[in-house]
Amino acid sequence: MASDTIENPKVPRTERGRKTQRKLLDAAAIEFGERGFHEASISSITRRAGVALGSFYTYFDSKDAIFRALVLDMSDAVKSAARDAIADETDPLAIERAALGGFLRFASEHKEIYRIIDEAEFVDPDSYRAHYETIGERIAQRLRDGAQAGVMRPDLGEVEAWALMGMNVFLGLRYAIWNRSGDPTPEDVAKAANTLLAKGIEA
Amino acid sequence: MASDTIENPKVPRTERGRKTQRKLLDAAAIEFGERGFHEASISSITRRAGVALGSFYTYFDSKDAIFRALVLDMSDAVKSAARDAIADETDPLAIERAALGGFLRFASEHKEIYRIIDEAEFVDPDSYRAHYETIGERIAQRLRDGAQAGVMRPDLGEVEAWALMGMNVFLGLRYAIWNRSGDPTPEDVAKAANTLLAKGIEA
Amino acid sequence: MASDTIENPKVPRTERGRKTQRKLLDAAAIEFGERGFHEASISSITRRAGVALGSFYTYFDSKDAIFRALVLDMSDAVKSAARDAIADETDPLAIERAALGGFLRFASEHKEIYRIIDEAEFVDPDSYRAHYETIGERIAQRLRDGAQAGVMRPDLGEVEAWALMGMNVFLGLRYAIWNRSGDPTPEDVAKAANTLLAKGIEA
Amino acid sequence: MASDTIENPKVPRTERGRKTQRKLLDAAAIEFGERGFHEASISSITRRAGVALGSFYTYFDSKDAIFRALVLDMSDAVKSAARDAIADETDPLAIERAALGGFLRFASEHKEIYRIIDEAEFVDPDSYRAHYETIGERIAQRLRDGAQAGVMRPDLGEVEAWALMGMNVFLGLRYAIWNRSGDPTPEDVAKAANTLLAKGIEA
DNA sequence: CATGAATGAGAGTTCATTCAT
DNA sequence: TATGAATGAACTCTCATTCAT
Repeated sequence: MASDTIENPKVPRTERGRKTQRKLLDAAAIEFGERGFHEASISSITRRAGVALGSFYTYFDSKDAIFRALVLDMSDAVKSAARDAIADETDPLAIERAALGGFLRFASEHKEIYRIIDEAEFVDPDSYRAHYETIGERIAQRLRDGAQAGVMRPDLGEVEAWALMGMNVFLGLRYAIWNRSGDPTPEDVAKAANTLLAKGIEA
Repeated sequence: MASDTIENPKVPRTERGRKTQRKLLDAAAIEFGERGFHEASISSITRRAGVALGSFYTYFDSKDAIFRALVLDMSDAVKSAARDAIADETDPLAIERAALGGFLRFASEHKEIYRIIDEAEFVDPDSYRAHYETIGERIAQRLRDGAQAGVMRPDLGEVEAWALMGMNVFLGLRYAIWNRSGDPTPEDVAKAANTLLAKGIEA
Repeated sequence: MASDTIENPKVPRTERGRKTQRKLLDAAAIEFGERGFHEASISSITRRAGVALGSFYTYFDSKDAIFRALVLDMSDAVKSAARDAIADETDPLAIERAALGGFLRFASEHKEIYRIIDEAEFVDPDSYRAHYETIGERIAQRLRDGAQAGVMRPDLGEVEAWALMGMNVFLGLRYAIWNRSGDPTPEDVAKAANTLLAKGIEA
Repeated sequence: MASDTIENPKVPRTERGRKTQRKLLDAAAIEFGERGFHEASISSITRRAGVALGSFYTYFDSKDAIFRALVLDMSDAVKSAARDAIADETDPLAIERAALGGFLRFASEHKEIYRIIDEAEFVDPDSYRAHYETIGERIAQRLRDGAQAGVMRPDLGEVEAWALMGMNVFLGLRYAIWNRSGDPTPEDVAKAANTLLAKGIEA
């Protein structure tokens, strides 16, 4: 995963402990992704991780705590994926296109991310909101940069940023999570979305 | 609510029964909206509805069943709201603008809708998917109509429809559910989004 | 038991419910008496009562709640036993003797009472303290009455009341709970204690 | 604490070990006093003592074992306090007065003693009973000595001894543990109790 | 001797669902 | 049709004790 930032966990004092904690986090990603928060059970997580039930509580205070840790972990991972994808781009529109392409690829490989982030709406509303607000601000900043560079309209703001985020999220849902045979490739999707973004839909 | 379509419920034979069922459905909308599916309890729903616990099973087979009935009910309500909002419009772009405006107003008044629809992702994935696919197709049809009318580009398809749906959903999340003082009005949001949609973001 | 006063229970709405609640309370008296609060288990209480585990929570909010209800129940029972025992007496010293005699007989038949009241010190300190303070005040009042009648010294107060209560409690512990063959009868104990109380121990 | 008598502990071989064991015992006195046996946890005891969890089992076989060791330790301490308090007295009544005064002072400084001794009733009934029977016999012996000296009645026995013990214990509970501002001093309490003991309550 | 991670039995509690009235 | 008591499986969490280092 992209980050070592873990919220409020009990910090292991030995290398062995560190490994066990990581095993639990990875097992939880799978369990929560497959079954959702409420259907998931601690005992199933520890079974997947290959540790005893009680060991869970050596590393996390509660089911909520490991979920929160996981949301942060995934939220960071998404942002990293986008950051990596746009690293080589300089043109503002190309940046948006690369960001979406990177996100689509990332989501294809981590389909559990939608369920986990979405479920945060119920389990940990603060993380959920923080996740989208952070991303929204990041996009808004890129739009301002694009305006600065004279490539984008100067009146773009938060509304446009959230609209763009929504586009990306739903294209991910449709083409990375619910993809069917015959669907356009991620690149094609990103290209079409980029055109829409750049020129709009008017004839 | 907008529709009487209820999936697979036990059909009441008397007028009194019909009223009890409606009371349960309304109580469930509040309960699921406030607490989410798993935190919600049947006994709390019956308490809100003012009927005995056992009576619940006279009208619904299970907790899942009433949730599914509710998702359909809400899904229909959203679509109706959009349909009503665009009834008087003829210009394709004005239609989209009116649809978003209508949706923002509807969501402001039914904030529970996001939680309920979103939770369907976990409780009843089929309804969840069906909800968005239906809306996506409806939007795609409008884009084709716009192209037919010569107002929109002729190459618009499913990708653009999902992008547009994502825009609308996220603008609703940000400006109808998470709205803050100082935020633009629904009309302003709809206008800005419409401009983005029409012309894109290029300078 | 002596009283229907039950603290903060869920009030049954039917006769059947009332009976089940009483069965649980009686079973709890035995279970807590035999095993003590912490070793006692809800499942054992319901097994003794012949009801399902879940039914417990129809009538009590928690293990603590039924324990508190029981302490009140027993506390009332002790006080009733004393009240009944002294009903026919008029002489202040005879009253004290009858009170102790009545208490010893009651404790012999309800040996669980010591364990339950004593354990309240840990589980519900407020009830524990209230139990002894109430009894202490009642004794102090009787001493004042005795002084009024000219039979007892006029300077008796709280100190003497607590001393007398301690005497009674420990004589109950030794001769009602830990009684052995060859021990004096309750009447003999009450008589000896009464002499001590009246005349003291000086030669 | 007053004694080194520890029941069935693992005997440390080194000075360092002896110190660790003492730290655990002192920490346990605080922990059991504050939280009671069942709420107390080994990990909390070791935390208070500043040693690792596993080290506990180097010095005690179980939670029960350290509790038993502690009860003996405290029981000895109570008896020592009484013994010290009466060391200089020769008059039988003055001895009883000094014993109570000493006990009240000791209990004021070791309020945890009541909880620990009382909880022994549940955790280790044998120690509990032995504690009071030993003290009872000691008091009975003193009463016989008083009779021998011609100062007390010749017919005093076990009943009077237990009555006296009960007086002392309850006066300790009321005036050493539950003391309030405005209460009589330990000396005043001891004096009043002594008068009661000597002359009784008759006018 | 000291450490702290690992273990797993066992507890209290919840609540969807059933059923007798 | 309405009621509310009864059921029991399933879950999260605790912690005394063991063990590898």
